[in-house]
Amino acid sequence: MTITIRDVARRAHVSVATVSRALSSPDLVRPDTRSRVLAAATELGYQPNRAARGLITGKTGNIGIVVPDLDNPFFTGILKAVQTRAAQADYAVFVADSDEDPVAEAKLVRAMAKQVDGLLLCSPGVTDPQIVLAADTAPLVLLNHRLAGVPSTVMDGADGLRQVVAHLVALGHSRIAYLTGPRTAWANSERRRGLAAAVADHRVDLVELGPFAPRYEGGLQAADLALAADVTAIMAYNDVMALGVLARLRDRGVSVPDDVSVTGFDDLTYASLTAPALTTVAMPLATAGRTAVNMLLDWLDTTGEPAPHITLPTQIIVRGTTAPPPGGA
Amino acid sequence: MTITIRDVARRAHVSVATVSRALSSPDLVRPDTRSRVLAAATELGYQPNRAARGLITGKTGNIGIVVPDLDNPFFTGILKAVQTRAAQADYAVFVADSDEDPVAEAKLVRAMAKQVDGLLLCSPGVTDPQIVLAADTAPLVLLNHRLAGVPSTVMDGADGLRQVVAHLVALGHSRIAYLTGPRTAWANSERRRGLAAAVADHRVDLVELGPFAPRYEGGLQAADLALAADVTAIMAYNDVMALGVLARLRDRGVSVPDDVSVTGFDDLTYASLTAPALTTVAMPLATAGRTAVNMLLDWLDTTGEPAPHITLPTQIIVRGTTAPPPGGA
DNA sequence: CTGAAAGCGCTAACAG
DNA sequence: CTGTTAGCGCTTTCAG
Repeated sequence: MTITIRDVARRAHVSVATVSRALSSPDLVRPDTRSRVLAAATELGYQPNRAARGLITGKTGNIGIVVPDLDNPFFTGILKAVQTRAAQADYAVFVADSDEDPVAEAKLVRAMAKQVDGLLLCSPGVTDPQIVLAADTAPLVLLNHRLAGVPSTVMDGADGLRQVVAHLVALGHSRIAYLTGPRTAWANSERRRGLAAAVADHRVDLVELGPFAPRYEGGLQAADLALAADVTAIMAYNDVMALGVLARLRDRGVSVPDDVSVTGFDDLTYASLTAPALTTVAMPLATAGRTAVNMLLDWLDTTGEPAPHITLPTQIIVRGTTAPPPGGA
Repeated sequence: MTITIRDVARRAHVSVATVSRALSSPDLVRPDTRSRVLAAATELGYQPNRAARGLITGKTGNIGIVVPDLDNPFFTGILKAVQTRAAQADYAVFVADSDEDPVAEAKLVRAMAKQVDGLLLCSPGVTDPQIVLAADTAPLVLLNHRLAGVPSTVMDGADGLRQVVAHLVALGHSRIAYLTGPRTAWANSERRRGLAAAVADHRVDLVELGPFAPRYEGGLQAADLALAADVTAIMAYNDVMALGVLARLRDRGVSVPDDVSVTGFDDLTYASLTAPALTTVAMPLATAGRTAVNMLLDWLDTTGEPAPHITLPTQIIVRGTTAPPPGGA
């Protein structure tokens, strides 16, 4: 039923070897032979079996990406760019959603490892030893996580948060809450690093709350705690959490930004749709996805080179949820 | 480097055939032989090569899903459930984003077809002839699109829109706009069908506008047209579009729901975060994704049976963007 | 430049 | 119950 290289060979009156060459290394066959083969192939609607090819070349033409939550637009923003770039390079992409579960993650990585040429790991929660283990299984590129020896593409969250603090201080805030994300998340440590630096520079009181789940519900929970901490500004770990904060504040009759300022992180499309619109930090998701794929593809035919690292800049986007504190600046 | 079935065989002092059997049909080997093999396999960290297995069994253990836009939470909601259910059944999933381009879609389907056991098509824009063509390439299940002869899982959009009209009529609206989505989308025709029925039942004036892009920008554009049409209620094709409508109305100083009511479709998480929260129709995304995978898996080892179709119920979610029209009910 | 032949890692008859 | 053997569809030496 399914048509193979032999069918093409027969139709073009050549050997299977010639068909193979005509398709993969066109310059190894005489032009007219090649065109005869190509013609036969299209007439028959021939599609090479990638699995069979992979068996011998050791290349599958697939890459995999594991993300912690496909419901979070942050990760799908990356995924979209990854898919697009991969398709251009004629790679297919496997997705796996670990549901924020490190154990599931490790399992998924192992399962995928055999059927891909390389893996993109976009999992805040994964630990360094796990990564080292995974890197043994398949070529790996880390997204938003940095580790010596493993190539990585990261977005500069530390600087993003530094910009946020500077913005808030400029508005006159002096007591600010930071809603911490998952403690094990590399991105979270990064942001706290930026935060510590910014706080030292500006002499503001920082109240660190959490950790909270980096989701809507986490924000709901965090809002009450932040309010009790008597701050005039709340910096959430990410936009989704900030939306939860906003919703909870609205329910409690607290006005944003008049009573309290709120900031997010990620600049998700939907975050700008709140009223007032959310002040946040734009993350170059598409660039990151594209860059990570490029890096992985390069990494595949590289040996002995040191692992590349790239840091993409982030940018605060000031909108309506930040204003001077109630008492005036 | 990579360890094969032979290594396991050697270590367990059996033939490769026995190893193969111990792994795939455990009851065909004596218990103690089996445990010896299993032990050897785990000691060596053996992972069968799925491609090689697939070459002979004709099964890849992969399924593919094509969606028009990974940035739209509607599709990723489905994708998440698909991924989860597939993983449970020990299938890996390929994603492809067609970017709403029918040509790209066809290409993606063809490219994936060879390396999957079956395909989920979740593409509003694909035409029936294209589907028939695709169904020839690989076992197919349609998501939110119905076509005789091809299994499908759909969500009852017609009934959803009927519920919306009934809700609006009950509030006292008599002149309502519907913002049409892509003309070729099956879901759109379905909704228009429900709409026509509801309109006939309730004797309301229906103004059909569009088609618009089913995105935020489409809503921005549609809002002005709807306002000019002098309606008291606007039903958007989906939530994302409704968010665009809301934003544009806010910018123009039109109050929702006092001046005009707005409804969405899909019940995306982020849609409930507008102020006021969006009245919309809940779609059983997770159920649909899960069901579609189950259907595909069943369909794979089925022959001659008629193609199953399932329709999942939808439910209007009344929130804050709908109210009686300005003049009173 | 082209063909014949030897596998890639695995499973499926077919014998024992 | 287990081993031997023959491929799945393809690429890649190695000879012509």
